[in-house]
Amino acid sequence: MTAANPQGAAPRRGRGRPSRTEAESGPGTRDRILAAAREQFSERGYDKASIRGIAKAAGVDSALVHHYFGTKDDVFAAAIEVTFEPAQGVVDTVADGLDGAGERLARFFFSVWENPATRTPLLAIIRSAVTHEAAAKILRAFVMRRLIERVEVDLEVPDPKFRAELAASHMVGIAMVRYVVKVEPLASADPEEIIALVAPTLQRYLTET
Amino acid sequence: MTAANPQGAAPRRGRGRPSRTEAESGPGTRDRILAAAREQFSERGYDKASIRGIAKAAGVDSALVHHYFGTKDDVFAAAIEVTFEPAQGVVDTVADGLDGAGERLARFFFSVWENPATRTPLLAIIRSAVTHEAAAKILRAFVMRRLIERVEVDLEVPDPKFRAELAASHMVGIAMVRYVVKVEPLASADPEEIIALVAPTLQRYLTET
DNA sequence: GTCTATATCGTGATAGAC
DNA sequence: GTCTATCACGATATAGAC
Repeated sequence: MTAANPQGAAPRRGRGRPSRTEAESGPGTRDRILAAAREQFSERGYDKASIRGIAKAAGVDSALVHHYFGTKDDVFAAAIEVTFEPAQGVVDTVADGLDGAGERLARFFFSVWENPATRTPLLAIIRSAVTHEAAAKILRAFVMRRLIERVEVDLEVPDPKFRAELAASHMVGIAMVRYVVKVEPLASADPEEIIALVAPTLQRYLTET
Repeated sequence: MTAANPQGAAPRRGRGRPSRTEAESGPGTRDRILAAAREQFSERGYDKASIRGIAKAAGVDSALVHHYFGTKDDVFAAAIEVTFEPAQGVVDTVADGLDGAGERLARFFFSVWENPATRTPLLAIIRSAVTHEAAAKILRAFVMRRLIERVEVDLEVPDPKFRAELAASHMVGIAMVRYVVKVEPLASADPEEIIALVAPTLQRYLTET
């Protein structure tokens, strides 16, 4: 059922001869696998996501997944790799001055989480971190280095690390309730309404003594 | 290390004739299994925790776990059952008046999470909810009925449900960061220090317009 | 580059001996 | 009441055919 006959072959998924049109065997399949892995990990978490499931979603054989990426841990690492770029936005949040930093931080949070391309790997991390130590380490590093350390140096409060982490914990909570577990009414609320209420909280953590 | 037989017999685990000394076969083992299940689910989450692992931790055979509780889902339900009691504290939080409700809520949160007996089943729920739909449903019900609905009726703000859930989301986030993923410095901070900063936030969500 | 076949293991669950 | 034995399944991972 997989392959590839020059005649009127079955109208299935990625058929044989993947020369240049449909699947473009080389980097094309690699990216399809990667995208499938990201989606599987984000929806099911590390443990429940399987190599076979990823392979099926990508329309390839499971052995091919191993061939490209190695072990399951390697696949996971590759799937969430992109995530470590966009945290630059946090820097600007505070570097632009403490006035309105709470609102800028809240807006940055939603710009990341409302965009499927950046939300998917974050979901994969948060869904995996609660049980998979490797993912937990990544989440810790994310909260610490990408949020806390970028912010703390510019804060003019006692114990800035602690303040920054409280702000981060609130955002983690919103991510859990809105995007992971999906509790209403927050899950369907307009981001602007949330920003209006959360921004002052973040602002207070970052600046108010 | 478990045992207790009159002779010097083999130093294994629960051997035959479990009459009355060591394990007290009947309700004794049942409770040991339940305690082991709670611990396994709380540490590993639903998917990673196994019936065999629970049985081994309880010092019994895996078939016995099924014999007492049925399917894995049934075991999970039994393990977290206790959790649905202590939410009465939330009622008092707000029923005692809106003055200081934020601080009372924060203190109630830590009284539950700092106590291992109440923390363990909550960890089991939160660790399982991100991937296991049955647990997610329980968490949703917990946030909704035990927190939001108890509080909203007494709030004097527009959209009280939304306010209550924002407060709840912050507490979920603190639970994640402090107890589940364990990010420093929050994971080791003195609860009083956290209360001092978080209580005003909760108060603002519950009352301030 | 892609898939077939398989080795090896752990899982949930059940039947039934004692 | 407790454990032995087993079924049926799905997992990761590898070797190797084509």
